[in-house]
Amino acid sequence: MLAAAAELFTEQGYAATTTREVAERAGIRQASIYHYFTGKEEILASLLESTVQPSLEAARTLMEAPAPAEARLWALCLRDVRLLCSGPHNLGVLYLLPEAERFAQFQELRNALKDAYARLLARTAAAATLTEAELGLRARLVFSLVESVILIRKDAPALVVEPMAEATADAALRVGGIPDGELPAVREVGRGLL
Amino acid sequence: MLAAAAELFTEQGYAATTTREVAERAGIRQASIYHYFTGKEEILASLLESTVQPSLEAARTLMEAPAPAEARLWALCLRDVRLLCSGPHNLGVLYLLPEAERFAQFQELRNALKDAYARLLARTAAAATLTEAELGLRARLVFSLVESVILIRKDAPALVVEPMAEATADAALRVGGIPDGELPAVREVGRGLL
DNA sequence: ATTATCTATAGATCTATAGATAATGC
DNA sequence: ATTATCTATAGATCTATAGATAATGC
Repeated sequence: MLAAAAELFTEQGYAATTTREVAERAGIRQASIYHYFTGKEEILASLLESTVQPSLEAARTLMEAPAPAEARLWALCLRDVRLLCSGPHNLGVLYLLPEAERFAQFQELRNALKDAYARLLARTAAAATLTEAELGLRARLVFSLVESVILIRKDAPALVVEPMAEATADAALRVGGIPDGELPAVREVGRGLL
Repeated sequence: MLAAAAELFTEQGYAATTTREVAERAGIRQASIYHYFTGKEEILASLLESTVQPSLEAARTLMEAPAPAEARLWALCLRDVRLLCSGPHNLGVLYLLPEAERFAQFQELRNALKDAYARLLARTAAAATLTEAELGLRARLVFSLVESVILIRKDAPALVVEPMAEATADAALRVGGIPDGELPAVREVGRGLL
């Protein structure tokens, strides 16, 4: 049922998908959905939360890892892109649905993830030279660069994940202001954290 | 009518917005919409195309400008972010609607814009050291970083545009592999192109 | 007994069209 | 004459509930 909804919501959107379509794809009757969910909204809530949860867990683990912030940030980006690009459907597009805004529980999880990015970035050596406002902007740019792989996957569903993930993690650090020369060392340590 | 639709489509999405709501906000009756548009789809098509058009025009102008590719790319990013962040509604979110995929005319315009980014990036000095595949990935990352300001504006609607635009253009060049030391000069020339 | 599933349907919309009326411009 | 706008509505859905029946597990 969740898999059916995932496919339809990511491809047609939430409002454009009927409970009948979800049921049909799941091989049951429309009304049977209401035995498991209180309504259509609960299905989306469940999908949103279960999609962001693994990213947040990775973030929490890496926040406590004994390693330089640069390497932890790189590892977090890599893990996140892998999660966004794995699985049969482009589940990340659920984040982009206009309806997602209404789901407070999901937004809280996503904000916690965003916060992890901001904190890791603030602890890099490059951050020391920036003002508070510049740092905030950089954090937003890093976070949204990672999320933007959702758009890339939408445009090019067949891209190979691993090179994509590494290129994105590298790009995120560049946006964060980590000098190019340090990247190989950061990657080396970052890989060890996953 | 278009302004009313813009507001509602960006905030609630396309499928979740009724023609009645659009009409009501525009101060007319639901059926009167059909005097100007063949249907709801045509309203979205019109909004999508008129939103991407100015970006594409800027790209075409800059493709012919007599200046280094780095500066032209920077200027294009800046112009694009300004367009995405100006205006009363976050019109860029229309690009993210699941329905947008169906609008072939819009997709063509957006692909032409994406192509301009790829070509400018390919002409930078930094591109010479990359393989074809790496370059393709970088181009996707640069383009989607710029588009991801749509997500940033969604999260933080009150951010001041100009610092945001400059920070994003800088970030785009960093992702593109332009060395940090060259940025001030690139910016200087880039500003002259706008 | 409890859980899962089905059929049937109430009640609420939603889009687009038909046809009438009012306003505008030559 | 033509353009703009309105009222009324056909026809098609859509969500969620009611109530019945079948399957499962103690």
